[in-house]
Amino acid sequence: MDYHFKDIETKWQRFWAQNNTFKVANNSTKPKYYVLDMFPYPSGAGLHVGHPLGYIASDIYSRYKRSKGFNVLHPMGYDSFGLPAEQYAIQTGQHPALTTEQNIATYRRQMDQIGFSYDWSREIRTSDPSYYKWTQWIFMQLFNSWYNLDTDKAEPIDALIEHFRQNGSQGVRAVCDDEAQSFDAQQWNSMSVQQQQKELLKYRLTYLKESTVNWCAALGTVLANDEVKDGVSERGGHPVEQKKMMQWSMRITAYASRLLQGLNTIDWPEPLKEMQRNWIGKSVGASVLFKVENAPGSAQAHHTIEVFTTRADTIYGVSYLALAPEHELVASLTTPARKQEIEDYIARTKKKTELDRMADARNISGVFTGTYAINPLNNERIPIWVADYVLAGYGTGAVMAVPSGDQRDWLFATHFNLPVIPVSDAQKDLDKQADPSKEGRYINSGCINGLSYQEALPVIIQTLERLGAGKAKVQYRMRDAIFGRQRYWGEPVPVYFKEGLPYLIDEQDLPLLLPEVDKYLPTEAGDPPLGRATGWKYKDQYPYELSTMPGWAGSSWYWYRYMAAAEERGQNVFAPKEAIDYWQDVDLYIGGSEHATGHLLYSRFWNMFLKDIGCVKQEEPFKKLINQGMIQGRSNFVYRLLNKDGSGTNTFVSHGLTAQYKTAALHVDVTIVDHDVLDLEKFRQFRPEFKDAEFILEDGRYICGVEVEKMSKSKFNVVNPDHIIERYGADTLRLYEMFLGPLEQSKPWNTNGIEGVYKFLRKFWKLFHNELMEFAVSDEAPVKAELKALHKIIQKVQDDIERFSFNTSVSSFMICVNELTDLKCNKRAILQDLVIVLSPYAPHITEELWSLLGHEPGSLTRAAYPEFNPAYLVEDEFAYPISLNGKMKLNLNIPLALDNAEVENFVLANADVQRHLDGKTPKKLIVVKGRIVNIVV
RNA sequence: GCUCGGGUGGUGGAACUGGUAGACACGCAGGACUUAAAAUCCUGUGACCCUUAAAGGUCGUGCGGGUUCGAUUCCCGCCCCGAGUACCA
Repeated sequence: MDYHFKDIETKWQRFWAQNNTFKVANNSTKPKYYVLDMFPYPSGAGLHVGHPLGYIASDIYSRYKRSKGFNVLHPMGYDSFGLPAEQYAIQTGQHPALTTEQNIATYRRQMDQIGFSYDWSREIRTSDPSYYKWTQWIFMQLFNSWYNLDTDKAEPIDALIEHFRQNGSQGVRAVCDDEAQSFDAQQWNSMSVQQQQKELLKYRLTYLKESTVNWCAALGTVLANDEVKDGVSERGGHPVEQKKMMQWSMRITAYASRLLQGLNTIDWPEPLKEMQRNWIGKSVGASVLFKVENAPGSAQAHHTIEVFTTRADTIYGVSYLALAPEHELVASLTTPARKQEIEDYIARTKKKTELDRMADARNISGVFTGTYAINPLNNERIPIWVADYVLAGYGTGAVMAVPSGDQRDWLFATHFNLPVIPVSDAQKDLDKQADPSKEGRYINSGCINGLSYQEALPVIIQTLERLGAGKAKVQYRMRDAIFGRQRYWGEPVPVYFKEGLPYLIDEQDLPLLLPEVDKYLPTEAGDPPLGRATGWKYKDQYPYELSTMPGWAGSSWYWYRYMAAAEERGQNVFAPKEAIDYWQDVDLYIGGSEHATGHLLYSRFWNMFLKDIGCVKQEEPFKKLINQGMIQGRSNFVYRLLNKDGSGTNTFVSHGLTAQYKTAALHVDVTIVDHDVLDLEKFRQFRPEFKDAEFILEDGRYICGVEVEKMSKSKFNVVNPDHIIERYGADTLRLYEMFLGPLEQSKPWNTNGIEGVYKFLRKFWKLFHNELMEFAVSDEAPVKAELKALHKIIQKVQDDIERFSFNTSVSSFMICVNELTDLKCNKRAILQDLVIVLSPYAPHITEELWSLLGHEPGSLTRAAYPEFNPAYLVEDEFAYPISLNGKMKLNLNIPLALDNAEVENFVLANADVQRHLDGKTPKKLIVVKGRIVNIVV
């Protein structure tokens, strides 16, 4: 029979589903291996050819690991809460659960026809109550925990309460809000329950607090820092403004140092780790307190301004302090005479969006408050300014400005005529720019004059500590993550309010189900959509929290839910302890790098927390991670001829002729273009306005322009895998996506080479069939050349898969099949092993051939990877490249048994070599056995 | 600006520890089969020079240097493209 991929593929996909071929057990004598894909958000557009790239790679890896004797967990699910379904619901009134359900069905159908070996019995959906019950449960554990710096882990809040009851806040070293009070046991015990709860919120790992948030009016919700790009929302590109709001936050900063440390222990791409390091943004420096000189006429007394600096050694060079306009002390520090000016300035900066502020980076602005601070080391009076180059969100929102050492301070000082004080004899060109050099010896620097940087820093820190004016400090750029969204389609927060304070609902009342609402819009009062739910109260009296959880909540622990087998899902844990003990962590995680600072950071955070409270075993959830590159779209363009006035005509100019005309480029659907040649008939039908389109052709054809862009509907460059599978089959799609290039590299999609891959599969099929296309393999013993071809591929594929170089395997398969075709090999002994080696890449055709070879259907999944035998690759001769001064001249067959001296003689005795030498005497011969001979003349 | 990737034929890419640059595939050209087309098969295909041919030569992995018997691979300097990040004190 000929190679009918359609029959073969549907047959085996059905077989795998009916026989639960890929169902995996939680106990096994085999070693475990966990291969995870980043699960998709099921969008309405379905999968495009970019999505499966990583899934195919992980599937190949999973199938390969099974053949190597591992018990492989390879699951899939859906990150099914999210904005698009809700936006669609707002427009159409259709419940997001319904849209989500339909989209999932499409995704599932598309994934099934690619032949993935997922254990679908373990599927999860984050929007399913049986799943989000546990997302809510984890939230509750976070609420009930605080971070103890002495033990460096999260601990139960009850233990903290007990400590407060007995010793007050004395001796507690916790990660908490700055405004946490200090109190003794008696004070604590005499507080009202409300006061106590209020105080405890400052310690809980998830807490409600008035915070400055990124408010996106267009989306009607707050956004996390990683959801804001360039001052606009990542989704939709809407403007984002800073706003103070009561918000749920996650105290991820408690884990900053562990999150940073852990990066050194995991095998992730270096750029990705670097992104996380930058995001965490650790700076080692000092906090310094500057006393404020009592402003004349000001009733306020003894203010202190705390600054953070990484260069405490330059403190003698401070010529002013600068506060962020948002700094809380600004108002009280301003003298009456300056009040108006300062207020105007603050009003002006508030109006600027973050984007403007960035664009404005070069515009130096600031206002003097009229007040002075005292430098703790030399008691100099230094003016206090307000300047928008100081960010409220970093450090203390105040800086000590050292114009001689910091370029921003230098620019500011020069602009406002403030002094530039040199602090080191190594500083140069201070009239032109700042010099942050740490070389040289200190000058103008009191107690550290004459010292080097290394000597001076400890002296400064000690002096500051002795004076009570500062201490060494580590500062992180990362801030706590805002956890609430004012949206409908997300997990409800399991919290109710009593007298204005948040309390957890009872664990037995989980899951707290998402209520029905009449519309998916905010209420008239401006409350989130959940405010529309009628009678939605805890125990019918306490109002629930109206925000829902952000998109990353459900994805921050999902890999553990897969560990629970379908039968275990009803148990009262998110995954049975035995299952977690067995699977431990994810061995290989494949996904896009766009999740670098979102999902991948939050997941590590929740994982560390879950470990602290004893739910899971490992500090890090994902041992090895690979970023697959993005598959970009290849857009095609037509060029509309323009009139003199710039208006469009209905005539289109072929790409090569556009230089001669005035034209405008238009995206054209790539499905009506073949090898950049436009199908004119289909174009006329593409849109009614093109019905009478006319063309200016080159060589009788219309050639389209080309550009590589992100694959998206609006650019008409989306290629759906369904079409490829329809035309070539899933095995070809799988091989071709791998053949395209290295997995990590981004590349534009084009189908130019797909024919070659398809031809390869047909050639492979033909090895097993005679001229009449009847299945025919021989039981003859294989010859050396055949064994060599086989063992080359056994070794190659094994090496390739283990270093995730899938593209090179495909080429090697082609070489192998070409060789076997030339050898006219149809021997069972060879082909059978080749079937196993190819099966992770092309599972359908190999299953078919495996059963044609007489094996039990479906048993290919359990077949062991063939043992590589290097003996078959040993040659007794090698065609040495002979080079002259490093330039290859000819090949000589030389027995490998010869030693280097014998090889030299052999080479020099050769007539061709002598001809190339042309009478010259070789100075030296370099012989690298089995590699090369180089003659130096 | 900083950090991290990456620059190899007409195209996608290969070359694993410094050892035959361009494997494999696409495309293209020529040929076979065919009434014809598709499919299939065969041959050629980095550029340039020389030659009737056989053979041979020169250049060639972004650019300029260096180390080495030998460099796509290592080192120094520069250019270009992509990604991330950006007043982080």
